[in-house]
Amino acid sequence: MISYSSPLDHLNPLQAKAVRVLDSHLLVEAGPGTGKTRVLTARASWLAREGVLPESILAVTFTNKAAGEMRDRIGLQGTIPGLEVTTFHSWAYRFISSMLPAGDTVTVISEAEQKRIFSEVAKRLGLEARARDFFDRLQYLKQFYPVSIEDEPEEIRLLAKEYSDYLRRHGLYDYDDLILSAAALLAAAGHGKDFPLSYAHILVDEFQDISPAQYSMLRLMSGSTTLVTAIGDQNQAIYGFRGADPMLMEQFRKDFTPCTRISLVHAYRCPQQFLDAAGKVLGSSSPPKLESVSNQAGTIILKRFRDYEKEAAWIAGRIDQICGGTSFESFNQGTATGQVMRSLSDIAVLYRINKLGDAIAERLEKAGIPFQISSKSSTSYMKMLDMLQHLFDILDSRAEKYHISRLPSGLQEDLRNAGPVWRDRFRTLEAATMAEMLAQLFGWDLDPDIKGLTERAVRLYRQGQPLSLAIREEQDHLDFQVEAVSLLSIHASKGLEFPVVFLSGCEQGIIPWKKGDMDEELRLLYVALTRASEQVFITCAARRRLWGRTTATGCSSVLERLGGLVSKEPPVVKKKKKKKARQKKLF
DNA sequence: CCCCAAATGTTTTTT
DNA sequence: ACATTTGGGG
Repeated sequence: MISYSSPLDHLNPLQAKAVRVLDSHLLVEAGPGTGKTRVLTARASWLAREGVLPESILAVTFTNKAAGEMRDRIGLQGTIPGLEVTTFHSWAYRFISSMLPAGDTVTVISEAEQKRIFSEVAKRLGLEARARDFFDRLQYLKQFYPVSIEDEPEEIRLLAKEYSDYLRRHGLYDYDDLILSAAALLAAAGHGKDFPLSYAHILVDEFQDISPAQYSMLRLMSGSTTLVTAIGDQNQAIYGFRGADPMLMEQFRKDFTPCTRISLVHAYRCPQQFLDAAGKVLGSSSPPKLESVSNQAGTIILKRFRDYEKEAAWIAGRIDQICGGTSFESFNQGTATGQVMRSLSDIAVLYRINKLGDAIAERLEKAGIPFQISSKSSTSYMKMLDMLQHLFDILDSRAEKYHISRLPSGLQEDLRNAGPVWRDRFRTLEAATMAEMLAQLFGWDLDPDIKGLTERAVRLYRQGQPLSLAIREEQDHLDFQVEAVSLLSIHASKGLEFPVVFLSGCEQGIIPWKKGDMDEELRLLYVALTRASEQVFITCAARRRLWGRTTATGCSSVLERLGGLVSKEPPVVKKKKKKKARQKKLF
């Protein structure tokens, strides 16, 4: 007899309880390292195992990366055909496409195009002077469904209408439109017997990141028999600046009744020390009641430096030491403190703003320590994607008028002459061959990166995936298999775990960021401290050169909240003083 | 209206 | 440091 593993295997009682709630909506509060994704994937598998039709289960995330990871993890529990894992935006895209009259298409525009069209419209209306402000305002208003612009100034109302008319005329949708239009279509369809959806279960990950418009869409997606599972952690809500509202996690319990609430309290990643420190940062308003089940005894070490270069140098030295590097210092100190040798991939250096990563990267480079740094996608890549999307849409006869106008004029001519031939080739050619032709057409150097990007774009488009929703530059995702230290922003570190974390630039005005929302900034520090499973180093510099200006603000005052949980000095075992001093002179 | 110098801000990130 | 925006003068 073959014995199958159960989705409930290896779950603690609270996790297992959360997996098995079947008679109500479900809100799972899952702090750092409590097994959030594990519960979500186990629940999806368990529901399918219990006889819920996989086609009627929908798992929703906010990013393609998260969706991909969840798909993989559900796959590990045994493939469940028909179970859909998607993002809010991709779901909306497909739903709108399915609801439109035959012949109408949905073309998703990139942010760059969105801005370009907006300023074009603003110019036409003679409002270009304040176009930037108006754009931001409209972007904000579109985080809510339904969008209410009645109380806005005349200019905004006019601009909003003209912009939206322009898009509709050409069959274009910006990212917010996808959510708003899907919600509008759902609302119009109502929940009558012709209602197009019937999900038995909708599971939403990272619920603290949901925007009001997405929340409205979720409510409209839920029929009378749909049960919704929301998993998240309000203390890790760090995306308020892009429309996320963590209060919607509270709201969920009121709107989705009856609702079972389960808090996962066993934290597997962090030593209690780290959880206590992170909790103290948040203040008394919402003390997370987490209990560490890690057998590590964590230490938090705070180091102050005269300037940011000393800070970077110390971090580089310490990494070298932790990894058993070959410098004198690592022989003297590393072995003396009896530290476990760590691999470079066990280490992350975090900072509040990407700019701070430069100095660290420079120093690591100098020290010959391999590292990878998370960088934002280059505009040239994004422009290439836009070009490809335009061309594909033209060859596919979607919103041609608009897309042709966006191509270089020489190309427009070529297309008019050789359109049918191109159309034919586009449908039949191998992706690799297609990539070569496209590169030649646009005059790109066909280096491996561009070749890969183009091929992937061709394949994705043929699968019916809009490039603006499906593709991102590969480079912006770090590869944690590779033997290198990871340098990333605190935001980029959310959801990740490292044995050793350096939190750098912990200075007044930087952490918490002076212009940020204080509560969110504190949650950011909470996120940073809870990335580590064994060792945290917090560093700050008395003087820092930033954007050509030198500031001397000193250590962040929130660190005082950590009190006795922090060791001011590392427990250095001092011996062979003379020898060490002499060796230092060599550098 | 256009051009150049001066002033002004600089997070965080996904779709 | 550096890109972007503003404002004044031609």
